[in-house]
Amino acid sequence: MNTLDNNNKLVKRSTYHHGDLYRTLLEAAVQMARQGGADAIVLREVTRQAGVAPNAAYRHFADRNALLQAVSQAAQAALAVAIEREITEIEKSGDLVEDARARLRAVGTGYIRFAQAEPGLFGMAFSIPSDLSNADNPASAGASGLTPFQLLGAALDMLVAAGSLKPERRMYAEIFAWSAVHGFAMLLLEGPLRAFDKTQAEFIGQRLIDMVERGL
Amino acid sequence: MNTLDNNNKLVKRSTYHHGDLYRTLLEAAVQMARQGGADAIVLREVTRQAGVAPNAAYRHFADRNALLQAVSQAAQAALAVAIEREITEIEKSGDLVEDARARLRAVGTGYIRFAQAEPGLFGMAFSIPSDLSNADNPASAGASGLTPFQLLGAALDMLVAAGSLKPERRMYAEIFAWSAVHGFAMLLLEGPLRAFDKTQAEFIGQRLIDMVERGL
DNA sequence: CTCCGGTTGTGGACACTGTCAACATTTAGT
DNA sequence: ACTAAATGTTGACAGTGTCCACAACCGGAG
Repeated sequence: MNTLDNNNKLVKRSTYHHGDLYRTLLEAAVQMARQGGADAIVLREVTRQAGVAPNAAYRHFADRNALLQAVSQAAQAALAVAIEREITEIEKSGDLVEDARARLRAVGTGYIRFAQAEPGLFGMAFSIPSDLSNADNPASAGASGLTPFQLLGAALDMLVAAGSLKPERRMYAEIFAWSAVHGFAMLLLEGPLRAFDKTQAEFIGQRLIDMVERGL
Repeated sequence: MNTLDNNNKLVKRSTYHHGDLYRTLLEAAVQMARQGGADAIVLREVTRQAGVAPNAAYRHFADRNALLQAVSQAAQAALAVAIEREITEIEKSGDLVEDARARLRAVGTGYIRFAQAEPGLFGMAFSIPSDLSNADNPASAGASGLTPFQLLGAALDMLVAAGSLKPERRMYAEIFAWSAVHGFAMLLLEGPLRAFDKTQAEFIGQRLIDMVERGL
């Protein structure tokens, strides 16, 4: 019978029904994920913050894992937005090849920067067991309507269109580029590269993208 | 007052002290990790399988996380062994450059194959929070005494010695190669590439290594 | 407007977990 | 032989995810 007001303070709820509990629960879960990753999402605490009984969550999510999946999709969407932002900041040169390359770099850079800025969310984006491949799930998309994976694909298509990537090299190119950047982000966050500070990581990340450009 | 005999059957223990509880606990935890990753390691169940009271574990591990770290190191050691095995299966050509390249490929191939063969263990190898960089921790090493990271470094050194990798390109080369292969393994296990079967993964993995060779 | 079925939230319970403090047994060193 | 340290046990506690039965509310059919 309690809920959160606009300032996130607990307050008595007048209506028996919450109104928008699904979103409230999801947003609380996202905040927890930002702080400590998937392990930090605890069902009872989520409902507590929403001012609702623990079991109320089960009217909106089948179980805890369903909530985690929802957060995972939200995380992917946030990543997509971060990549889109990086893309818009490209200053166009007019040269088709150069612009296409800049776009690919922007995707990689946005990916790495997001991983550093939001490690908790990033960790959830691609590590939550979900049956279907939701690489094209709208819930995982950004403002452009594209998921991170699709944004990468689009950048590679531009590279082909610009003549900078041979069509016979196009197949699986997403996977190669993705693997490199994703692996780097993982090693940076919870691997042997944890000690690196932001500027180091930025520098090495750019070199990593160089390697991908050469190798694709 | 119970313990496991040689056939892993529960049996009454005659001695009050277990004898080798540390190893017994660790091995039980490793088996659980093989089946379900870090989440599958539950302290009480570990002690149960060892035929010992739950709190006995606290005489050997500060808390659950300490146990996870120990398993993580064991997982790294197992990975090192898998890579070493892949290396020994190289048929030497006599050509220095070719042999060095084969060695680098063996490291990557062993890495990917281990990830597929032991997904539970692999997931623990590099994703358990541990303060120190144990890239050179003997507990994480294989038969050769080298950790996976060091095995990769050695392969890259050979590549330089053979003249196939310019010395000015040597720096950070571990990170680049590692990132690509590690990211690929991650995407394969718990990412959008989950649907791929073993032969597909093997094929694409080899192409991925091609990219690294070109790009380094 | 009334009634009634479905939706949403509550209360109480259960089995299970990690961890703590106090105690018991065994081992090892003087 | 005696004592201190190491190792294992008992009992307890707070906290978790989930199940079942019940309560309050909402929207549409009559």
